[in-house]
Amino acid sequence: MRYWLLKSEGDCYSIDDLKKDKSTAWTGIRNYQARNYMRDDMKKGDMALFYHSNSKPNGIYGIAKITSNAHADETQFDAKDDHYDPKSSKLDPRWVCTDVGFVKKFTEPISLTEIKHDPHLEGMMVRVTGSRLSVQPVSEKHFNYIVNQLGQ
DNA sequence: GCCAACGTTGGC
DNA sequence: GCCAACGTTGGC
Repeated sequence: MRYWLLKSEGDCYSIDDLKKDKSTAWTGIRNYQARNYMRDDMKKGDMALFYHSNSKPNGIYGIAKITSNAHADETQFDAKDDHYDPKSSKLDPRWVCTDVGFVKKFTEPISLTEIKHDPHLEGMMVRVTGSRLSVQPVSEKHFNYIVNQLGQ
């Protein structure tokens, strides 16, 4: 079982949206490294931290769970969708997504500032400025610390 | 295969 | 809203 951090722009798809939807297909990932993580390593039953970027504050707003293995991201075939990819084909889909379910929203977000200053979280990928990866692996130690010690 | 130009991300 | 850093594209 693995742990992840999923980034979303807060005003694009927030933890509140996920709470309302209960479950959603995590579509729109158009970065190969992120895709490879989803396709190869992300499995049904994995857990994820839900991170808001471009928000006040930026940080971890709650917990989600991975509820399916990777499957084709349907938005890549839809010419009207922002994430349409004309170079992808149904026979050989370039982009995948997994399904993600709501678990919990923290009463207070754990801000990026807090994450950066907590010595327990040294080595977390999201701490590195300029890390644009929107699907990141998180160590079990970091995940448990955030969920059990910081999150409420 | 290199690398300049471009578009996007994301912290501030 | 700005802009630095990053990833991708495409000409050569």
